[in-house]
Formats: sequence, structure tokens, C-alpha cells
Amino acid sequence: MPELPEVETIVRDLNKYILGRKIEDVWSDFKNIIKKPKDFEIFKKVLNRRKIEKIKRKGKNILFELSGGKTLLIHQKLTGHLLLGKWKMEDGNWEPLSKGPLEEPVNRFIHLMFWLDSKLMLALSDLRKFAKVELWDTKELENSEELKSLGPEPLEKSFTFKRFKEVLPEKGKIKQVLMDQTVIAGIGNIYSDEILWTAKIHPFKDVSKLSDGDLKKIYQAMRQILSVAIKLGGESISDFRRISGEKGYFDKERKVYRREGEKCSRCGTIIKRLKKGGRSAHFCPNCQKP
DNA sequence: ATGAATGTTAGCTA
DNA sequence: ATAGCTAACATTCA
Repeated sequence: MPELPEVETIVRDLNKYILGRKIEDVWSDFKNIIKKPKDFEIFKKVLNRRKIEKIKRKGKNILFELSGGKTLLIHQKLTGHLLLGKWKMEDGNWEPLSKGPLEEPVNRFIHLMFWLDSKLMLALSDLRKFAKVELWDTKELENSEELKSLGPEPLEKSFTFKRFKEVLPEKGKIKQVLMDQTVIAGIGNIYSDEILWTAKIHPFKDVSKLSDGDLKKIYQAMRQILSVAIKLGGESISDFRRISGEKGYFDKERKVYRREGEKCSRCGTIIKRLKKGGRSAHFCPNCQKP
């Protein structure tokens, strides 16, 4: 679900609301989500009393830098959501101050909660339980294969058109290449479809067949769409929510993803969907010729 | 009501 | 080397 714009939206919200807060307790009813350390009690103990000093995004990963040289990494995969709530102590138990977003369906699947000072709680809901949570030594994480294997951030200033061409592999289908996290970090199924529609490039075209002009269009579409999506707070076609429970508004900009059978907004041709390797690509067969 | 599809990605096989 | 499947899991859509 969350791709770069959604994760960026979450990270910005987190920075606004929980920077400087301390972790006071951790709860989970599905400890498999925590991959490192395996022992939940140790996980809990190491986190105890640590202050959240910085929150960053790397690709689709959320990194919480904690006091004392530790970093908590959360990858939401398909259906993970981070949600923020306010809580109070009553008879020794925590209770919600206001139910708010907690009544939404996405919140039936909360499997991990962080109790913070200032009566805040940060919850991870995850319907399909694919999300990944890891606690690292910050230094160790910085040097880890996990982060080092990530490609450049597509929105960074230093990611010029020249750089884009340099990181592209010699062959491969363009859609797959765009979604390859080791090539460029943060793009998934939704935004790759949207980028290629905007650039008028067929998703299964081989990168070796693309002209310099084609690549330029893809590069520009990528920068433009990702920035617009961040401005709109991400998409919410299925279930993405901001930590406040609010939706994102990229949907009105969504041209092809999950629009099979609808008319292309540019030329009126019916949008097609094709499956490749278990993933579907949506595109306009007229605007995006093979 | 059964089967297929669903944003991700690591890891395996051919 | 690499493309393509499977698994991790639960729900919704056709």
C-alpha cells in the first residue's frame, strides 16, 4: 500500500506530532511482526525510556532514530498503517481519550502499540501481517545491506536526469525497473503505472528500447507525480490513512491505476490491465503503445 | 460461494 | 544471471 508519497506523508506527520517523545511501553499481540530482535521482551526493554530524536524515510522504510544510538525501522509492506492516538491512565490501564480513527475498519488490525509520554500512543495496524519492524544499532543499520542496497531517492536534488540514466539497468521492462528498489527507492505498483501513463510509455517496454526523449519524459513524470502525490497526502484508493486517520487526496489525480475498463482521460480509449509476474499493470493502449 | 486479486519483498527454483 | 513463482496472511471482489 504505502509507496514513497504515503510513507513521506506519514514521516512528516510523525515529525510534527511525536518528535522528542519518549517510549514508555510496548504491546503486541502478534510478535512475528518484530523481526529484530526476535525476543519481544528484549525489544521492549531496549526501547524503554528512549527518546525519539529524528524520524526519517529511506525508500519505503520509516526510521525512528532513538536516543542512545538505536534506530527503529518500520516497513509497512502492503497493509501496514501507523496511527496516532491520545490516551490517559485510568485504574492503571490505558484508555483512548477519543476513539476517532480507532473506530475505522483499518484499526481492527492493530498488532503493535507504542505508549509514549504526553499521553500519546502510536499503533501499527496491519491486516495481512506482512509489516516488518526491526530495532538496530544506528551505526550498524547505516552500514547494513538492507539500506545500502536501496537505490537513490527520486526526489532528491542530486538525482538529476543524468543520474537517472546512470542507475538504469541495461535491460528489463520499464515498469519492473521503476519498481526495483535497488534501482530507485520508493516506487511501487500504483505510481509506476501513473508515471508511465503520464510519460506515454508502455509498461512492458524494455529499457534498452527507450530513446533519450522517452527517458526524459519518464524522469520528469516521476518527479512531478511523486511531488504532487506528497502535496496531496498520498492516495487512499484502498485503505491508506495518515497517522491522524485522515485520507490522502491523490485519488483525483489517479489516471490509470485500478481504472481498468474506464476511459483514458486523455484520449477516451478504454484502460487495460495486464498481468506480469503476479502484478498487474494498468495503461492506456492508445497513449502507451508497445 | 468459490476462486482470484490485493499495495511488498525475500528467497527459492528452473 | 535472471525471470518467475511462492510464501508471509486476511480480506474483499467478481
